[in-house]
Amino acid sequence: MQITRQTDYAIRCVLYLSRMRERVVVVDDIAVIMDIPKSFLAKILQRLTKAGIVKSSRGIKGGFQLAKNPRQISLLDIIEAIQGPAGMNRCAINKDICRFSKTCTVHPVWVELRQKVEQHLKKVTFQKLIKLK
Amino acid sequence: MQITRQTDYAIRCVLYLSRMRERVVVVDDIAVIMDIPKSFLAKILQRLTKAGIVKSSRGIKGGFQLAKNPRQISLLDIIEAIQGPAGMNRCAINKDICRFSKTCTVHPVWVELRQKVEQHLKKVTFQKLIKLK
DNA sequence: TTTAATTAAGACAATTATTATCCTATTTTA
DNA sequence: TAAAATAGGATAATAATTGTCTTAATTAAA
Repeated sequence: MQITRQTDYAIRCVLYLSRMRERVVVVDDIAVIMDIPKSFLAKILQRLTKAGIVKSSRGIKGGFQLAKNPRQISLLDIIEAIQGPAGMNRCAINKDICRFSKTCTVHPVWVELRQKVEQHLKKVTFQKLIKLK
Repeated sequence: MQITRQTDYAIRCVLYLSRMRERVVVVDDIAVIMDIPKSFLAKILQRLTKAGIVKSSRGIKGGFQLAKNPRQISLLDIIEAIQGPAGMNRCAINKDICRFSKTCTVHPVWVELRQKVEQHLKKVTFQKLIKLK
């Protein structure tokens, strides 16, 4: 898959929250510090919340914090939360969109590749990302 | 990177030409048989020609044929001919587009992944693709 | 109990990328 | 010279991505 800007933002955001540990942070702060348009970030945080990666609280003293240990969050988790399944080709996600898929000798290549990429991204946790210099 | 429909068409097209061996085929035939919009395919063939993957001849008796042995053409060649460099994230192609890239701990991941994907796709030649059932 | 600060949700606008078409050269062979 | 083919450029149509705005709901504190 192509990593979109939205996913890049999401990664930056989780990176920031990972560094903040348990602390609750408001959208505004993340937006300013991580250079992300505020109302766009708000949308992204909604998705991350639904995916169980961050948790939100409303009202005064509200904001966002990680819902899990950074060790338990991988790059793949973020990508899937924002973009959905991580296939490089649509047919690696849903075979039926292509009328050649039954006999197509290329199709298995996309499937293998998807697996390879997913495996790789699953290993990259945010604990690793914040510890690396 | 995301494989676009255009690239899928290009692959289909080269697959067809590979099966045709040395024979010269006109755009119309490829378009009909491979289910690709004709004038779009014409554009795609121009790119494949510029990339040295197919060669064209004009006039009556003109058309397209492979410029190389299918053994020497890989999926990566087609992707690069149509979409350009094969990074999943823009920053894996050009570091400078991101103002965080100097200290970004995620950046190396995209670079590794790009290499991994390229290696994989380079190994898949059209000889293999037409021999597989 | 009211107010201020926060997120939630949905509609929509703007921008960019992709897909597709069409028209006019140019080339080549018969 | 005519017919059949590709080359190239302009442009239209569609879809995806990015971004904004407004209103509602929630919460803590004054």
